[in-house]
Amino acid sequence: MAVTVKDVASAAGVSTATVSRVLNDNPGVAAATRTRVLRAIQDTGYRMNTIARSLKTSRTRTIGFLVPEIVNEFFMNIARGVEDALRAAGYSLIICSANEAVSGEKKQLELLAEKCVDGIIIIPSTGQGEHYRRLTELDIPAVLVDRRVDGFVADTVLVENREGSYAAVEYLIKRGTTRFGFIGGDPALTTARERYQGFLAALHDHSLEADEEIIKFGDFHVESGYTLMGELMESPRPPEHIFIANYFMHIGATKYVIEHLGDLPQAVQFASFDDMELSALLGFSSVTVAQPMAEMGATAARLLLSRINGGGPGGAQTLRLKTKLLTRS
Amino acid sequence: MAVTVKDVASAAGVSTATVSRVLNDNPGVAAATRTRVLRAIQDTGYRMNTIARSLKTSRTRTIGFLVPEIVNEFFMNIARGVEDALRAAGYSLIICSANEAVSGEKKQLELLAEKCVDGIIIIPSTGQGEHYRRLTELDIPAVLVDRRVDGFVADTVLVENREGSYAAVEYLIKRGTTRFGFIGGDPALTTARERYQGFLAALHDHSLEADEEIIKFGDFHVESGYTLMGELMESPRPPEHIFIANYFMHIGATKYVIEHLGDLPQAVQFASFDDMELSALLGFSSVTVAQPMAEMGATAARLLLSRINGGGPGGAQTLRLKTKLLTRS
DNA sequence: CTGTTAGCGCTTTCAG
DNA sequence: CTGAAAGCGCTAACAG
Repeated sequence: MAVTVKDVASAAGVSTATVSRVLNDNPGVAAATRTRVLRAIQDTGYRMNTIARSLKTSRTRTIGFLVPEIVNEFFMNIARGVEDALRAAGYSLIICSANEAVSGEKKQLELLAEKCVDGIIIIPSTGQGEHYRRLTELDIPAVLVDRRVDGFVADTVLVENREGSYAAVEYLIKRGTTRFGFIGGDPALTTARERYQGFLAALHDHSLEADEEIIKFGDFHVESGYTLMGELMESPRPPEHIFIANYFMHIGATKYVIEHLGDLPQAVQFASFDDMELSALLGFSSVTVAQPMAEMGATAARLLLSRINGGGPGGAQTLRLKTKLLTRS
Repeated sequence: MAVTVKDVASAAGVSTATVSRVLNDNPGVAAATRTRVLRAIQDTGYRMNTIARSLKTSRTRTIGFLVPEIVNEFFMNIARGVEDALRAAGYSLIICSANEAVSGEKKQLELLAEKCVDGIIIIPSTGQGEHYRRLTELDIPAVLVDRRVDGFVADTVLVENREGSYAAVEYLIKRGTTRFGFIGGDPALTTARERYQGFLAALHDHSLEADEEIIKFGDFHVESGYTLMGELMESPRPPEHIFIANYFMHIGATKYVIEHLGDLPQAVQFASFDDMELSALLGFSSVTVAQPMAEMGATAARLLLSRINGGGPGGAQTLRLKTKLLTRS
């Protein structure tokens, strides 16, 4: 078997209590004893059994991260921020995919609870959050990222979706665009709604009409972007400028354009939310709204950790991070 | 505190041992007793403390997955396969990023060992694997995916890299191409080497010369693809057809072309390894070699689980999955 | 078929 | 400043 505190203790000629104290940087251990124990730890090649510690302390130093989908550049950029911040604090991450369904979320949450994670960070899969209340029951702190949900309040990290799309649309308006198509996500998601609101507000503030004929909603996926772009292009009066509410729909729309280049009624130009590595490669793109993805993750991690360690204000707090407008020259 | 087996036991009027037996689907429990216990579990709202169980059984039903980088579509597609397969078997996944460095791998491996994971799946960050031997010391089963390393043998899941690039190059040769540029990854990685070998073999088998002037090696990243493409285009006699050894370099090369469209010496066409969602959107692409990413992950997971459960052959085994040639019409 | 009991490896009072 | 001892919640012999 592996070497335990007991072995270290006898090797150092002290009690297990003392070893434990050294292990936990507990003050009140004579310097001489401490070095002796440290040596014994070296010599025996001791490695902490965190399971045993967790059983005793009921803290696992592990955080669960529930995402709608693993294969998703946006979510994984956030994950990276979470991981970096957590690791810096000595925590590890269990990443779980909910497969974009409440049922999946429930299952994974139950699993994470069984694993006794100290806290959970969630990118909600849907707009529904009633089932997250189970976490409150189980007394597991949670932080939401990217989206807000109905039926559950918790610390939340969002970006300025409204302001972001407003800025992008306004940018184009100032350069002369007067008519915009819109390809949006599922309005059940707060992000989709907020980005739509920003779009509308920009039009309104510049005395432009929103033309419902060319305002479409889908679901934030590539296929949906493709389909809606098709609908737009086949509408009675296809728009030339189109605001697209996220990266994946942007890809889908671009795909449509590329595949129909020949028989497109006219040239198109996109403004879109999200700026990824590849955004710059997508043709027909003029402005993108970059989200601080890693920072979102890191912020969520910090929020959660402070919650776990008893810090943080009484009520739930929401942090809104700024987006950044990127224009292609 | 939470409800424990003890509570369930007294609620059902049995001993904790019996509760444990029911919990573990142990045979040899009277049907009546079993239902009584089950009811008690329901009534009390009991939830297993897996930490305690793990301490006792020294199995955590958790697997570590060490990847070079989290924000990487290829790796995450593999991760998805791993996660699905593991979940189906009742295991969870801790995903760790090594930040593409041996030092990072060491750190994370140590961490995973402390977490007492039952096994580890690794996508090696480099060609070096000496440090993986620590896992053998710690008696933690490991499976490598995608790449092989020096200094460590273990069950490994790879794809037919050689055959894959061979097929792509041959396809173009048959359509008349006689001169190929090559943009490859770091030859320290087995994947990079094998893909290069396949490239060479295809040329050789069709009596074509490899022109070293237009054969470049980099590191599988976007920037590298960009740089090497630049070198190729500025070489004395730029190639018209270029084989690119992975997705990210493909992106980089495409980026270069798009940015230099005006002053490019001639038209170019790419053949490349990997087929992602976006590959179809990258212009100048003619053939791609698709890897069965999810299947790679699932296979690795299965291999590991059978190893954990004492199955599998004596020696380490290597599985090679097939790639698929996709042509754009 | 069921209960008793002894730990798994660690932390943490409570004495000394 | 250090040690003895009591568990954390669970499982697995071993009896009965």
